[in-house]
Amino acid sequence: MSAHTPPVLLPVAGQPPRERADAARNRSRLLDVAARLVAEHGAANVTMDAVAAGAAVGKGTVYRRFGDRAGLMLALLDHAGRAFQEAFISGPPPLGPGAPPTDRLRAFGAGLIEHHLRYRDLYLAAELPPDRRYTDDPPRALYARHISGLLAAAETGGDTELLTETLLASLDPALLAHLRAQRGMSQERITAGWTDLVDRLLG
Amino acid sequence: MSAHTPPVLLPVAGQPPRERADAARNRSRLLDVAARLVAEHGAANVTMDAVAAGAAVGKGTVYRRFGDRAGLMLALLDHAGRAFQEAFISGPPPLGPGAPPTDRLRAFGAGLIEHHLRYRDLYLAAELPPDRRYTDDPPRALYARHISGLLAAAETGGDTELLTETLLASLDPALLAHLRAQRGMSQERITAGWTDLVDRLLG
DNA sequence: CGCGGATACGGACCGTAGTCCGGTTGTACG
DNA sequence: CGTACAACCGGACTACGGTCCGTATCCGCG
Repeated sequence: MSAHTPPVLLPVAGQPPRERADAARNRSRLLDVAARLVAEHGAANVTMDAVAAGAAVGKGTVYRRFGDRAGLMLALLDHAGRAFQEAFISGPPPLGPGAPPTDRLRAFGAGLIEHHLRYRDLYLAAELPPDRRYTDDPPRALYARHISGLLAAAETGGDTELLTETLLASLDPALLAHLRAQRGMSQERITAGWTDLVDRLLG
Repeated sequence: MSAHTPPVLLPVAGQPPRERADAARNRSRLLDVAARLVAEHGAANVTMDAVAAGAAVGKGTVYRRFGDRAGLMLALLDHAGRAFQEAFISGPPPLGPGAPPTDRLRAFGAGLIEHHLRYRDLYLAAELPPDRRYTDDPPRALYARHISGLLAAAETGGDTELLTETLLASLDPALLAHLRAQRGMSQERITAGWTDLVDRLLG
C-alpha cells in the first residue's frame, strides 16, 4: 500500500458514479420528446421507435435509460407524482402529518384517486406485466408503507399487511379507469366509496 | 309470401349457425395441444406459433377460434372454472344457496382464492390489456353479479355496485399471486384476511 | 349426386417490444 | 496534453402477437 491510497476505482457501492454528460442530455431529450408524443397521440399510440427517432437517438439508448416501455412511462409520471408524494408525506393536514390517521387515510385515498384518474392513460400504458406489477414500482411501495403506517397508528386490529394490499387494490389505476369510463361512475362517487370503505373498516 | 316460408336464410340472430365439423375438430385439437404445452413449459412460455404448429394448423386458425392469446388461455380455464361456478350457483351451502348471504360471501371468497391460486400461471398468462380486463371476461361478470346479489340480500347499506368492485379487486389473480409468491403469505392467511374483510364490512 | 355460397384454412406479412455488439466518446488521471 | 478505460451509442436483429386474403372445404338444398 502506498502512502496515499488512490482515489476510488471501484466507486462506493450503491452510489452510482454519476451520469455522463451526454447520457444526461439524452435522457432529458427523450423525456421531452416522449411527453410531446404522448400529448399529441395519446400514450397508447406512442412507440419506442418513434421516441428514439424523435430524439434523434438509437433505440438502444432509450432502453438503456429506461429499461422498457413501462419504465419510460413511469419516468414521465415521476414528476407529476412527486407533488402528491410530498403532499402526503410532509404537506399540510389532513393529507400530511397532524391529522388523525383515519382522516389522513381518507384524504390519501381521495388524492390518489384524483391522481390516478388524471393521468389514467399514462398509467394504463405504464402497466407492468403481472409478475412485476407489485415489485417494480417504487411509488406503489411508498403508498403501501404510508397506508400501513396509518393503519398501525389507527390501532385497528387484524392483518395490517393484508389490509394494506386490499386497500391499495381498490385504488388501482386500471380499476379506477374502468369504474369511470365503462361504468360511468363520477369521481365524486368513487371518492365517496373510498370514504365509506375506510369508515366501515376503521370506524 | 308462399304457403310454406323457406328455411332460414338469415339464421336466427343470436343463434350462431353451429360450428362446422372441421372447425370443431381443430378447436379441440388446439385446446389439447395448448394444455400439453402449458403443462410442459408453463403458460408464460407457450407461443401462439407453437400451439398452431403443434396442432398442425395455420396461425390464422388459432386466432379465428380464440380471438387472441388471452382468449386461448381463458378457454383453457373455462373447464376448470365451471365446477366452481356451478358450486356457488347451485351447489350445497354455504357456497351455494341456503346459507345466510354473509356466510355465502365468506365461502365464495375462499373458493375463488383457492381457484385463482391453483391456476395462477394460467391466469397471469390470460390477463387482458387494462382497458378490456373488466369487460371482456365473462366469469368475472358472473362473479360480480353474484357478489352484488349477496350484498343486496345482506341488506348492508352503501354503494353496492362500488363495494362489489372493491371486493372483487381484492380477489384479483395477479394480486393473490403476488401475496403468495413475493410476499410469502400462505393461502390460509389470505383466506383469513378475506373473512376478516367481510366481517368488517358486513358485520 | 352436384352445385353454390357460407365458412374455414394456411401461412406470408406487418408492427412493435426488446436484445446485442462493434465502434465511439466522455472523463479521470498522470 | 495524452492515454486508457468505462460508459455510452446506434441500429441491425430477433421474437412474438396479431392481421389479411386468396384458396380449399364443408354442407344444405334441389
